[in-house]
Amino acid sequence: MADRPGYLIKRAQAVLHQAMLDALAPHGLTVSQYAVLAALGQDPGRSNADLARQAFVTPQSMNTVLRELEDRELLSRRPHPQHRRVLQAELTATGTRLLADAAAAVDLVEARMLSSLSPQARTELADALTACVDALTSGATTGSD
Amino acid sequence: MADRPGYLIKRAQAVLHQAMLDALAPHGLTVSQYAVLAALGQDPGRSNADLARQAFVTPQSMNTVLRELEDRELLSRRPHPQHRRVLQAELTATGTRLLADAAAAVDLVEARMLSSLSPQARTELADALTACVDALTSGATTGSD
DNA sequence: CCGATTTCAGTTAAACTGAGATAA
DNA sequence: CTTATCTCAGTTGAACTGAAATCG
Repeated sequence: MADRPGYLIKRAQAVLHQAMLDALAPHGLTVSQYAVLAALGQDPGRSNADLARQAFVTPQSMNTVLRELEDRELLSRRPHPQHRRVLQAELTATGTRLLADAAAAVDLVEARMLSSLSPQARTELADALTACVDALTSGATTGSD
Repeated sequence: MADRPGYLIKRAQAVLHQAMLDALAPHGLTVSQYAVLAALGQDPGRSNADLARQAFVTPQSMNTVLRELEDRELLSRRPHPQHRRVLQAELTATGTRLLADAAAAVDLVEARMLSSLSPQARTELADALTACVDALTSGATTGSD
């Protein structure tokens, strides 16, 4: 039972999440908050609805994270020039600095997780996980609908 | 970013969890409830504290799941003959039957998830995930302590 | 009026900590 | 007295649905 793929995926995710919590806690960030900062670091100007779609959560959930980060002045939001209802977010100087520190900590966790895998094994792991996701999302309906 | 192993593990777990929720819902079970029934099916007579340790949760959390399943008469508990404080759980006839049906549904989900992977790739996926878990749990301290 | 975005409010599932009673 | 187990109670983090206001 402890070697079934479903169990292993769940366990790996739980252990990784805890390791990231530990790594991010000194920087005052949760995993969700880090993910948002990282997304904005790569791609500034995204809106709440935009980020929510990317993270597969509701706009309400994402908004909670954004508001907290905005209150802490790690990011700022201003209306889109054409669509004033859309609020575009971007990192502040403080947010950019914090993201750099946090990303270094997260990279260490990831490196440790993969430390015993060869480059080829890492590629195969990523490919296999991608195939699993694709297989479960393609035929989204389980057959009952 | 979408090809980083951490992201892929999180995404695979989320998609798998949702697929299992969908598969188990017709049987009136959540993923946690199914996991407990499966553990008892394989190894009857385990106690609450025992099951909690196996699942890496607190006894209080596990007890909530057990109580619900006991109320629905899918399992029964009686005091251990020597240690009467310990309540040993085992499946009822109804619970055994429901577990068989639910397990079949879960097996289908797992088969679908792995459908595009060769037997060798499945073994390598399991080995790689095990290595990731081991690497993150061995040196539990990240280095700051 | 419609569609997308943002946000307020309440809810839920699943974990947690704290505290207390019981048994070996 | 100590330790492990079970359980009541309250809390938390992170998601959810529902509903409303705004903008194009």
